[in-house]
Amino acid sequence: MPELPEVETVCRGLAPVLSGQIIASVKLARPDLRFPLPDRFAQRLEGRRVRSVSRRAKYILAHLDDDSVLAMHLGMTGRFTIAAKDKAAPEPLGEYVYGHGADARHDHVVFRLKNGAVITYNDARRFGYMSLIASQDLAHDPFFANLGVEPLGDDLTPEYVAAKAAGRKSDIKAFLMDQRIIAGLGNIYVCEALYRARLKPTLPAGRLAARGAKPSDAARRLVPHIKAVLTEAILAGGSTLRDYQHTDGSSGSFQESFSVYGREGEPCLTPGCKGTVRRKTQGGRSTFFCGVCQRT
DNA sequence: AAGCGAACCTGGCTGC
DNA sequence: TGCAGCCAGGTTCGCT
Repeated sequence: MPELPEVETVCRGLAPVLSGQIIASVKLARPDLRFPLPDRFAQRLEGRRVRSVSRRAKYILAHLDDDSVLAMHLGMTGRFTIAAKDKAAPEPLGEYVYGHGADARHDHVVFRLKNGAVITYNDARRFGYMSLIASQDLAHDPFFANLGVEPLGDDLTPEYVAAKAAGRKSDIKAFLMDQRIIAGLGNIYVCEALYRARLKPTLPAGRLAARGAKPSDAARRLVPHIKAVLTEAILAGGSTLRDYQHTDGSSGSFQESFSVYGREGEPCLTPGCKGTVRRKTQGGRSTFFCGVCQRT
């Protein structure tokens, strides 16, 4: 599962393959993923040209020439693989090869492009989903209407965080994972950002706000760390754990840079800190943190 | 309204 | 080897 950096990486893999190309056919292995696919899904896509590919939160958006948007979410185990078996395919497709370890039983949607490229959506747990939305309705679509700010955009500021957090009693970790506040953070990068900011994951979210809902020191410390950890992860091509791979089957490397995630029992990496990384369950998810240097 | 837990679904790993 | 149990990157739903 892909959090923002992984989705961004997949998006960058798909963009050059899809952009400007015409969808020749769409084959569905089943009528639903997490939710039923839209009515006449395949027919509505066939013959459409993809204008561009972008990302919003953890969604990949393919903008089509009939002013509709194909929105795709990878859930926990969704992945795209790209094949360019057609000899006539343009050069840039050459580096992509189909089928790195994906179990074909979970190939649910296959897009064939007019130029011969084949893009396959594989999702073992089927928590992913796809939707077709008219461009002008995107902002009101249930999937998108309540999304919070992009963490790498200018809207994520200590002031924004403080205003949203003021008075909240829930854990700072749950607050940061709430897509209605910040759209794109997930379990890994919240753990990593809290570690970098030296913030205890169980801190009440309200501590991000000082008097008058102004940013606290914690909020001023946290926001730059959120942006930094996401930016670094994107540069590394995301993190590769279990089910996630790039569209070309290769791996991201940011998991090698995790400071706390998945490091239960190992020494804290903070210079001079004698702590050990601990794991606890918050909201049904594992939180990794150092109980010694993540104090306030 | 906010804040929990459960549910969705499958596979991989651990330990008896 | 077999099998039960636990764990997994996300999101929605329904009940306090």
